[in-house]
Amino acid sequence: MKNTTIKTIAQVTSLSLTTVSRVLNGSAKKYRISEETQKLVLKAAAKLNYAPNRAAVSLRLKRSFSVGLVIPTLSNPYFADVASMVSHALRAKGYSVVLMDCDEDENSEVEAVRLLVAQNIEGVIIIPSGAASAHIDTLLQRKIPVISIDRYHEDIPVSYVATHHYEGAYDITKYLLQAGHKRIACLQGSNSVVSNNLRVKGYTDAMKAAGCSVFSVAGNSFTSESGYIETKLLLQKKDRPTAIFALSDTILLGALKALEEDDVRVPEDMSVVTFDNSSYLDFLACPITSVAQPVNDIANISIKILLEQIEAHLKGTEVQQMKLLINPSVVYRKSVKKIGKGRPGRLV
Amino acid sequence: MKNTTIKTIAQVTSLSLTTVSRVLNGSAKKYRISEETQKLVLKAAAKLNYAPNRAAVSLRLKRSFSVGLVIPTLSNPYFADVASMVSHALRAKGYSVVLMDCDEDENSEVEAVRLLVAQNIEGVIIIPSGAASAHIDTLLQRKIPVISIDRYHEDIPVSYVATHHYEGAYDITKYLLQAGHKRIACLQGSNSVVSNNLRVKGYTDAMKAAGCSVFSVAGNSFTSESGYIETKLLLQKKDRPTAIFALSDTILLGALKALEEDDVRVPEDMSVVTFDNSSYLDFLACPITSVAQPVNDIANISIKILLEQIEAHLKGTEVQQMKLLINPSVVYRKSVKKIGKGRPGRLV
DNA sequence: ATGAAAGCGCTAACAT
DNA sequence: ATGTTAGCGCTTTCAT
Repeated sequence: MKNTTIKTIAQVTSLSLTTVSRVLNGSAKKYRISEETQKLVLKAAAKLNYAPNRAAVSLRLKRSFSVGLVIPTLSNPYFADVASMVSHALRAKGYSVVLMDCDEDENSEVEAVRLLVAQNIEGVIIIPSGAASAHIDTLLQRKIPVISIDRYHEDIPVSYVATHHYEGAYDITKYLLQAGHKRIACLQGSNSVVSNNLRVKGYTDAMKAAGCSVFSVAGNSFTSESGYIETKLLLQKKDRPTAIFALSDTILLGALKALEEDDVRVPEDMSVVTFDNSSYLDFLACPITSVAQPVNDIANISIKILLEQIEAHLKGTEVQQMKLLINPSVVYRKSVKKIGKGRPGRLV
Repeated sequence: MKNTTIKTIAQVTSLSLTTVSRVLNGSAKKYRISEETQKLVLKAAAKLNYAPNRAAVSLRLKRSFSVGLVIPTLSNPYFADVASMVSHALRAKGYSVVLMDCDEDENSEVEAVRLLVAQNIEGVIIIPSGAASAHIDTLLQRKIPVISIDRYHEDIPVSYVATHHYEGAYDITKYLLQAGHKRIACLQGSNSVVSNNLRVKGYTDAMKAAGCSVFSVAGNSFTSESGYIETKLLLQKKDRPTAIFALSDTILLGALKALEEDDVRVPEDMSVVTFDNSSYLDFLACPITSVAQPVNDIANISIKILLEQIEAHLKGTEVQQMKLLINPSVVYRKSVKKIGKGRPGRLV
């Protein structure tokens, strides 16, 4: 049982390839093909279980109807959430999603982009794993629409939709400061990533604005291991911090483990806040106050822009760079203790 | 700047399409193409940033080099982990992964399979969202290799690799029983899914084997909401359970929230165990004992089998149905209190 | 060791 | 209202 093609149907119906093609891809009306003929073709197609050959259509139309989704790793629930939303929205619009999990590795990401290009992908949604931007610039030069999510590059004209990392970090640091903390440690992720650096800047600026010297910025990756090690180190200092700001929930988990091992209680002995707002924060020994990223908005806006750009690209219109920063909110829980004489309470 | 094709390279190098094609797809040796010529072509290709057109190759070879990955939802970290591993392994073997997130919806899953078929997908890895199997049978009839992960169908000859759900549930229930618990409640997920039902059976069989009547099996979906509601209900009973077995970590989270709200302490007032072993279990108020699914093994074995089946399919060999159940292990933490006169301690 | 030519399945001018 | 034809980019006999 060979695969059914329009040729098969043409033979069966004694019509030309053109006519068959036209009714099968919905342009029957445009070419005023008779109802009769249409029915004939449709019936034959149904009977023979016809499905158009995507490769052929793709080759001919120079369209692939698929977009690439490049992600550092799905093991990170935040990225997984983005991926989930993006994949839904895209599917609803008739696009296939080609997934590239890069394991937080830049080389893997470069390779992923190469593969996507070879697949004539029509657009790319990417959460960069590092600072490298040349491969993304390649896409831009090929006029392939790209939306960078969460992390982005300022050195190339790529559109992006991201959390306003700076603000989120600034706000939550300010909250800590107003609760009376002065020695606030910052546990960072990879410093080759903009989102991390903006968060760090939000933290340091807030500290400075409050007249506090920056206590410490430690760590080097968005992992529990990094959070664990740096917290262990922090606890060794004679001048311990009174609060810790973990720049991601993964880092937080490692920090909590270190605190627990050394019998440091949250929030009694150490206040802790984080960035991401994973659903499990509510259920931790002490529910942790966190900056919540607007995942839904980010995903939806990204898709909207990407589709518009793809549309524009097809029409030959010049696509415009979009730069959107979405304000995050702080979800207050129980992990911050008011100390000293600082003005306590929630910030609004 | 047009796209580079082998034609471009042929012109630049003054060689024929054939020769260029041969060196570019690695069959240079087979045709004894001179080192010199090879270098010439390779250099030109590199300079022009050549990437083969997948659609063309695909059309010509009647292969798509892509496989479908059908997942209930990436929001579930367990599924996301599987997706991550699967996508890596597949990429390493030269396959693209087309992602279909079904939002735990059967109709969406059926549609996803239809779309994959139209794409001439070479194989499918699926974690079913429900009990429907007709669409999967369609794939089988088209001789498209399919591996079902985690959840599977016994009514069609589909290959599967899954956790030995029954054993895991049986073992952890037995552990609870041996710790002296008799009134053990089971919080289930969706009962239209084999994995759930096998876990329930493991629980009930263990209860019966210990001479205990089955206390209760409640709930209807793998969500925190379901866990929350059912636990609330459980706490209303005059005959409260002394232990709760949540059939997934999502359910667990909801249960813990309900317990906390009613000031029921774990493990003092209520022992709790779960299924999945997400990494955050270690960091909860009380670290929760859990059945750990062998994600790594499952993902790797699945890919291995899928690739073998694709290989076989290409050769025209008949593919064989594989049914693999991988034994899970129990990770003991601190959420179970020994009560009564039951023999305490860890089971081995 | 290299090339010419046919064809994979489909669409879109360009006929008629 | 329907048909003819060329060609998308690639691989592969079948030459030489």
